[in-house]
Amino acid sequence: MSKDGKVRVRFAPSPTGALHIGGAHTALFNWLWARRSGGTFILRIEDTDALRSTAEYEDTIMAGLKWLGLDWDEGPDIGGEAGPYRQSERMDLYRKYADQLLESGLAYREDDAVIFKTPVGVNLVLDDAIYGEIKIQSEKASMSPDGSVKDIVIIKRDGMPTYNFAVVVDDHEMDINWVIRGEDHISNTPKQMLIYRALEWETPNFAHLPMILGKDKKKLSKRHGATSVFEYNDMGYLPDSVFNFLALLGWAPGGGVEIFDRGTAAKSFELSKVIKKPAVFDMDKLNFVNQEHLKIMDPAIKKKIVEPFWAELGLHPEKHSEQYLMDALTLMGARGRTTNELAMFSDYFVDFSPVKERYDASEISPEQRDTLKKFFALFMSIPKWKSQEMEAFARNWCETNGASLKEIALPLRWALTGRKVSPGVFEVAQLLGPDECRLRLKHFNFLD
RNA sequence: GGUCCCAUCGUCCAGCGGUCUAGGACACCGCCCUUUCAAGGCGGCGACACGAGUUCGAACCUCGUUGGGACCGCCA
Repeated sequence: MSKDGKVRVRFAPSPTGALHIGGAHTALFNWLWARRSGGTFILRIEDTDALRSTAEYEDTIMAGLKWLGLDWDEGPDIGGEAGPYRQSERMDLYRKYADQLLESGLAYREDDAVIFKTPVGVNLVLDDAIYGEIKIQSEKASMSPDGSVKDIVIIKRDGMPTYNFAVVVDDHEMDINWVIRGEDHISNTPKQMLIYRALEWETPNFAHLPMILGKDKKKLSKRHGATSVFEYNDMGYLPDSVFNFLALLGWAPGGGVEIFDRGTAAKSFELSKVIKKPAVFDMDKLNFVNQEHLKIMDPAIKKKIVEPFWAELGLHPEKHSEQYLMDALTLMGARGRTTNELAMFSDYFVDFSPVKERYDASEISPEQRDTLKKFFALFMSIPKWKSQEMEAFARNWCETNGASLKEIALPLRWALTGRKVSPGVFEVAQLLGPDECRLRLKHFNFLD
């Protein structure tokens, strides 16, 4: 524990790519663990791979975390007492401790590198908060493929520390007391424990998270499609949903609750309740979670989020009032599982053009058209332009003319929306307003 | 090949020795509602990998088998 006993965790990505799903998952659980207890969440950039690290990637990662709503308390952009927060800016620290290891004879030089001698015969016990006790012999902590013991490089020939050395130094120096990371790091942990031991430092608590797998049950990677969190934004997923969905991978708040916000998750989060089994990333479930969040989202916020998707479709939401667009989305209800779909399915509220493109006159026979013309002529002169009035009028008319509601509701929907599917057609008509309805019906020759 | 890890419906989670003829959610399939489609309601399909133990009793404990995964870089 840190001096004041509070949780100090960190998310330590290397800026060699965008924030991907696996990283986001790890960051999320670190964040939850910090937030549930008023702890500190630190962002540390592990840029010791000078060739592949870029400032752009560092920015994308930070943007990705912000998008997900994972805010950090200390980091390269905001500083903090334990800074600097980029490993490339902490070189003196690594050198200092490498020298210490050199002096104590636990490490040696080879070329320009510093190599830690892997001890033999030490029993290591990793007490993982999720995986339980994992025992391993020190000589097995670092091996070559042929099974021989391998010493551990801690400073590379280019003077940069290796990952296994830098993490240990930084986690110790930054007073990190919980190391929460992916399960793929379990095999690295013994190596790191050896370094803690050599430097006579106390090890932090460890918690390894189950991997996230693709449908083929292999570690999630580029070939599984979307990897960057921003791709999910582009596909129409809300940050709230991605957060919610990711939190559900390996953990559940209990009580059958599946839809929740960040605060609720943080309140009930428990590392000990995280399961060990790797989880398959299931798009169907993400879609469901997204739809649920869309349902409970404030209309004003929803409108703001959907607007760019309408624009993307070549529509012009800016010509409508905020209220109109909000009403349209409210009317849409749970139709559409992504903001992308929602924008698409509601395009006729924004512009008439997509309706014209979709409309096919052959859907309606000449005889039908004659009947419909008679109906619409009366329909348009309804005194009160209210959906209930329209429906009552339509039902009444159908009854006296021996027609079914379908016979007029379907063509009306077709002419107004260019779709076979929409919210209640009279509500759509009400919102579009009499002028717009007249215009559309006229255009398709349902009115003279 | 070596080291380590994992193992409940197709998928995500419940279960932590008896209340399990194993529960919920997603997906899928029916039915209802209905001007369409969602939503909603009701119902269905569907799993403790296998084998030995331990125990009065095992999805839960132990061992083995099988299957899957991760890691074995002067990448992180």
